[in-house]
Amino acid sequence: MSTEHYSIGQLARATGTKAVTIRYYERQGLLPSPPRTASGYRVYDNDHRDRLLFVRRSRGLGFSLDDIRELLGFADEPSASCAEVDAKVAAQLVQIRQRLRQLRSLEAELQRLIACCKGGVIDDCQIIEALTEHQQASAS
Amino acid sequence: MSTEHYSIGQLARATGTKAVTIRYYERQGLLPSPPRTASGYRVYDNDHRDRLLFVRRSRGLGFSLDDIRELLGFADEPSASCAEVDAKVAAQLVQIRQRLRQLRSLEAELQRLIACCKGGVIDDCQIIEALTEHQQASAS
DNA sequence: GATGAGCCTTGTAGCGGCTATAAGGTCAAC
DNA sequence: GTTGACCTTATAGCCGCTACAAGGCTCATC
Repeated sequence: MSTEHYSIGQLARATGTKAVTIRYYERQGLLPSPPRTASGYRVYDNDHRDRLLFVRRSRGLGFSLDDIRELLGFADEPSASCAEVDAKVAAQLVQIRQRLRQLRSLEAELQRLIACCKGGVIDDCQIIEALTEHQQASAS
Repeated sequence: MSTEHYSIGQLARATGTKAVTIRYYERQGLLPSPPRTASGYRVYDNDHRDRLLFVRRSRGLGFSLDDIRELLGFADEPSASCAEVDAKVAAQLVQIRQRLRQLRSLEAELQRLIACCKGGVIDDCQIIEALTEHQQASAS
């Protein structure tokens, strides 16, 4: 059943993570310090690999390293309620949706800008115009 | 018509930008170094304010400071073609749309995770399961 | 003219999540 | 015994700010 031991480079290839990143996660306390060979090389096993994959999948879902530290903490307590995990994922979803709203309005704005540019010279450019245009202020 | 001179704090208030950020933009070459009073205070005028607003609006559209430096360069050449401006905005729109796609699939994934969690204990938690689950590998 | 509040100045360091670079040690194959 | 691919550590850089420290200026009030 699969290679049981990995060097950092092998683990990197097995998980699609760069070796520097793996070391970085270790320094950040997301991965345990693995045992070393006599010459100081890190030696990983399948548990390390699984934990790293957990981290990578969570990153892929947009969680911060802090979030992931928490999620790992939850995962390590199999008899605790999963309400907190649920809440964390829900909070992340809220964040993502907020970001989506921002980006959608940004998309609309950019689209509007492009639509109003008919080619020509900067001096007549509606885009530059729109960026330059001075309104704001009023109330104080 | 309007105050012609601003201290950095006044400019900050007039544009919704923090004073530190204004100085930062100056160091980054986005804003010209303004004249100073005898005692070394920066003194801004409406041109400075307009340029700063240009920067802020562009930031609001998601442009990087590098992008903005370019846009400012274009804006300063009124007789040049606006094709490059157009291209820059279009490229930005492409970026935003790519990011939107990413976030949308991320949203779907999180939603799926939440939907499959029925409450209970970590050990049965489908979310932790999904994050932990080891599949990947196969092809090389 | 002394005090204090609130502005201004500079410089430096920190955030997150890596990534890059340097300078060296190890290991297997030839 | 030498090449080249790996591993080690430490340090600095990326972006776009933000925070902090330590000091100078200005103005109102006493």
